[in-house]
Amino acid sequence: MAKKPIELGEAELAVMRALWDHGAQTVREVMNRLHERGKNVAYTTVLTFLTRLEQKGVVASDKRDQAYVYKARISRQSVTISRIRSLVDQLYDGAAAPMLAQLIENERFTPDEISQLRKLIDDLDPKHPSKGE
Amino acid sequence: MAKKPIELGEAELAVMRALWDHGAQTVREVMNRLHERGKNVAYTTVLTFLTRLEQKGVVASDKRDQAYVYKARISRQSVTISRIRSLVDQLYDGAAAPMLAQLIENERFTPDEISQLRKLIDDLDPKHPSKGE
DNA sequence: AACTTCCTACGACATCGGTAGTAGAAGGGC
DNA sequence: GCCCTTCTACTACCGATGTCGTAGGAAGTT
Repeated sequence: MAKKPIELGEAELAVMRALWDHGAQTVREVMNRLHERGKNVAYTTVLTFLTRLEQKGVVASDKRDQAYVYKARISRQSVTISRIRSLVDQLYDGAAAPMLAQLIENERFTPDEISQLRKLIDDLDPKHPSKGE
Repeated sequence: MAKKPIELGEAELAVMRALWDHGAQTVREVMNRLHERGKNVAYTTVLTFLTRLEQKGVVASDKRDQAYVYKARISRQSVTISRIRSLVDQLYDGAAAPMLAQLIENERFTPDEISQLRKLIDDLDPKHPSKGE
């Protein structure tokens, strides 16, 4: 069977972000990160999230001193990939290229991003090795 | 105020797809599309979705003969963009490039798709005009 | 020991999304 | 007129998510 796609809500994702951005933390620390970002959630709310996330298997906890320290067990990348994947499947029948084309045409990119993008594309194409330089 | 991002669930999106792929349809037709795709939902379920989608303002209905005909009021593109944007905002603080890198590295593209993508990029970049033509 | 502070466990509650049953209107057939 | 089919309107229900409050333990302060 395929690995069940782990569903993460928006607020749960914000918690994951705190862990990705600042490493393993206690409930209180995560709460502070969220507050810094303008999410004024209650301590117990954060605790609930972390608990649920642990049940989902995406974070792990470790008792240290008085409090548990939580750390992410999945990467930001894996979440990105799975989100994109499901979007592509749902809206473009799995064909990523048309979707990417949409993005390229509609997003505003800085010149810098554009060259990065080109490099990425070039790396896919053996005929255009963007090596050297 | 900013336009509130319209939230569409997975099943709602499947309904939108039916409308995008096959144009304006009645409840029954949409249901048939979904069945064709393996989603065996009840007629009333589809009706509920369409009703809710209309309340959300993303579809419009039009009484024709006996039944209402529903049509999409937002494009597949706009949904794509808004989804990706929220993903980018949530996971990469709005920086699209790193996310695109993820996307590009993990999807498979045909040579043909690759050149099309390159062309799109070249069109964005004044320094690399995708030559005359 | 009493007080204060912080931590976790549990329970609660609202909203939303997915799913569907029932009821009642509307039209076609005989 | 009566029946069958089809449509829409309502209502309901469950699980997931977002958000907390309360209770009770552990630990540091005096």
